[in-house]
Amino acid sequence: MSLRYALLAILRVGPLSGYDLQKQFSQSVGHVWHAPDSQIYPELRKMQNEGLIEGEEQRRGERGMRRVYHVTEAGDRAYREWMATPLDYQRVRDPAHLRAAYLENTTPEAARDFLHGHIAYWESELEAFQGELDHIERMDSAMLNRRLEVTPDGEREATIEYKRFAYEGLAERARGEIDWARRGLKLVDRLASRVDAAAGI
Amino acid sequence: MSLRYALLAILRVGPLSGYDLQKQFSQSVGHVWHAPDSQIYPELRKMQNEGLIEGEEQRRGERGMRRVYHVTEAGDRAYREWMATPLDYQRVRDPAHLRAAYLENTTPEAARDFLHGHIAYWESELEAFQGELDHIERMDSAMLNRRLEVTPDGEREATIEYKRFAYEGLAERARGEIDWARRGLKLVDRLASRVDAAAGI
DNA sequence: GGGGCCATGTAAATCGTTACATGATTAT
DNA sequence: ATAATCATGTAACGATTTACATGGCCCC
Repeated sequence: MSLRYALLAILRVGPLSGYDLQKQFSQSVGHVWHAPDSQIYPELRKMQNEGLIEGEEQRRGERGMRRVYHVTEAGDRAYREWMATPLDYQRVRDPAHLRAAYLENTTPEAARDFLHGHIAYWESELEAFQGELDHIERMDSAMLNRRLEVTPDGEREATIEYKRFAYEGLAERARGEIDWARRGLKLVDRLASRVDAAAGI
Repeated sequence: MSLRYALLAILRVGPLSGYDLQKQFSQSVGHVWHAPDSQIYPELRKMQNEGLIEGEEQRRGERGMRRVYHVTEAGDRAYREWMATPLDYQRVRDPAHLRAAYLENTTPEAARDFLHGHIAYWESELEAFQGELDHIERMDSAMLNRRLEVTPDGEREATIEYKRFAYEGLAERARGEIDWARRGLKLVDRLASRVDAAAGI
């Protein structure tokens, strides 16, 4: 149940509407924690009911409305408490390694398709992480700058460094997955050629 | 929804009761896909209703009962089809990297606790993966031997190699997480000492 | 006036977790 | 006899996904 803490982390920087929050999610934070709008809006309502955030209704044109949320003191406290609490690691559910462990049950072609898919997936993830790292490097991330504006001087470096730290970890993991899948492709080739040789092809 | 395919992968090797399946889960497959008994029993029932497996009731003593399931042809086909289908990567939900990206929002002590926890978690995972790799190396895994018994000679090598491949991938990832968290600890130290220096301590 | 974006949800279904519940068999 | 372990679930709740649904604003 980290969704609300992800939302609080972003809202603590400054008030946002559900819509804007959702955009931030699909961008930076979304690389780490995906949440669709249909989950964000109700969660914001729940958080408001629990007093963690407060929404302010704003007119937009004639009839348009938007609710801009800001974190209350209780919300800030809840966030800090969560930050100081051990993470609960949820149970593993790793379809890729599950399938990898049983690749002998399918054809070499299907095995290769799977591994190519794994590489493609993690390459696209890596690109996203790398993009975030570039933003951090060049200091042109909208979100980061929004955060730095409200950050006291002494904490700016920490803000930047931890973000870099997080995304570097993600990038390394992506590279690891890609390397692993590449080795898998070689393994498929090796095993397939052996079977061919045994069959006298 | 890979649970049923994980169950099928194990059942394809040979018939098992829900209880035995559940044990296999907590052992080998459980490192990759966790499932509690309260999820396994109902899922088996559902799979039986859909004709993927069949359960045979066996007496056990006077009144005891157990249902031993085996895969039907339809189940085997469903499994093979799944193996030849692209994996659907579920959306990221990574509380550790989420927290890491916002570590400046807490104290150095809490940040260190978090990172130590991360190291401890992945070290214990690594140990489990390493243990599985040892079993594979020494060929003394109950499960692996059960599989090898029903595996034609030509596929034995593949069975072993893919299992090794999967667990090596997991072990590398665990090592990556540990390294990353260790670097995080150094970063916390560096940033904390800088703040101390600025405060003239 | 139309297309793209702003803005906010509801509903249904599935999946997963946690807690509860029960009883039989077997080895010591 | 009693503890371990075999054996099988139900119930309630919460999290997540997917699909559906609606309408206004703003710029061209």
